[in-house]
Amino acid sequence: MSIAMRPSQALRLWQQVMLSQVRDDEPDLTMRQTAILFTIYLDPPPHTVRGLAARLNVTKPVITRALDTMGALKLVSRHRDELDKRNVLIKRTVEGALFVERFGDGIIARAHELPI
Amino acid sequence: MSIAMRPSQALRLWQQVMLSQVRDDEPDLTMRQTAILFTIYLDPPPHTVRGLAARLNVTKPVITRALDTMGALKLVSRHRDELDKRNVLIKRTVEGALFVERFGDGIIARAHELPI
DNA sequence: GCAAATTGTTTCGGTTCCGTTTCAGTTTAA
DNA sequence: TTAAACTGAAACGGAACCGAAACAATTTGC
Repeated sequence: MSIAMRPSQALRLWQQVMLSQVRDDEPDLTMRQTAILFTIYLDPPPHTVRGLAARLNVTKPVITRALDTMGALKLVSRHRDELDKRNVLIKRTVEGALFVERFGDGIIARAHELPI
Repeated sequence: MSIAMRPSQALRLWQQVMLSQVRDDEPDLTMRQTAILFTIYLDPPPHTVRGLAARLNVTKPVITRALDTMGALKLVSRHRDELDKRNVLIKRTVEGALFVERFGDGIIARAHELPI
């Protein structure tokens, strides 16, 4: 079942979620970092630098740097692939799962607050 | 009527919209820029630097710089308030209205593509 | 009239991100 | 075995952003 929503509602929802993210004193992720994080947590593993770069249509260093940043925030972790040691497998973390879960709850909460 | 949506659907929708934004070769706006742009286009005018800074809980230079960037992209415009010449009034543009409208349509399109 | 307050901008030093290029380590294939 | 291909990371210069402070222009209040 698809979600029933008009453009004006969609935009208002987007604004409210953006505002709540910005107002938080937590450092906001960039658009790219968010796309990477959500892909790691929503798409089935395994996730590699190369695979994420292809999925987002960006260069590999973009992924590497985003993983550096989000790794420091403990939102993701990296592990060398033992079967093909050229690969790095990106894994989910407890902190990252909580972050994503809270984000989803935030969307729902803003959706409920929307006017008619 | 509020929007019927489960957290997993909300997250998947967010991911898809983020991915489509990132994959576009157009320069992505930052989270703050997006929040400012949407506030200008969704909240009733007049909009001032001070007002936007208060609404987003950020400092005024953040607003000034975001307006510089989005002004160069012709997404917003600035005009000195003739009644109180200390104020700058931020106005909508045709290009900005189209951008926001397309963004809204994009959300709806991704919502329709969502799996069950 | 004139000091104080208000508004938006600029400057400062520092951080982060970008694309491109280069690199080290690993695997593949001749 | 050894050259080629592949993977992720590091190095580089440039651009954008950050918070804090200083700034010019304007209005307010005494």
